[in-house]
Amino acid sequence: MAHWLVKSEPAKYAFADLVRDGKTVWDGVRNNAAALHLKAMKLGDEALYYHSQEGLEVVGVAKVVTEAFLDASDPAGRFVAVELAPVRALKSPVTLAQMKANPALADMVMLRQVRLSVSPVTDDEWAVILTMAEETP
DNA sequence: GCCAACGTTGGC
DNA sequence: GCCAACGTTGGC
Repeated sequence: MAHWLVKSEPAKYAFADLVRDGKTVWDGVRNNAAALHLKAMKLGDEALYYHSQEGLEVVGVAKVVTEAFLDASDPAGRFVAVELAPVRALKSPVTLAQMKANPALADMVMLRQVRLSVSPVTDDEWAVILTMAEETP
């Protein structure tokens, strides 16, 4: 099972909104690299849910409930969307600053490619971040 | 609000 | 097919 990280601006669609809705269509991705990752997502894959612009932290875990399909909001029909559902909120959110400060995460794709809205997370990175989320500050 | 990173567009 | 200009994202 693969792991991912998805970014969302909480002012537009926060993790709490996903919890409220039960699931959501993850569309609007207009970047080829991000779209490739969406296409690679499999049913049951889990993703870290990161708040960009505000918060700047991983706040929860979501899972893929529908694999890639054509994004209806893309008139050109070039890009795809998936459906995500909430799994759980993190006990203690993991901030961008914490991730940057952790040498084990130095190669994280989301740290190296700031603008990529959907990125892969290795098993090791996944374990490190979830461990950080269990620590009480 | 600014600016760096980087993807996309369009002229040649 | 190259590359400069432009637009967008996102951290600070």
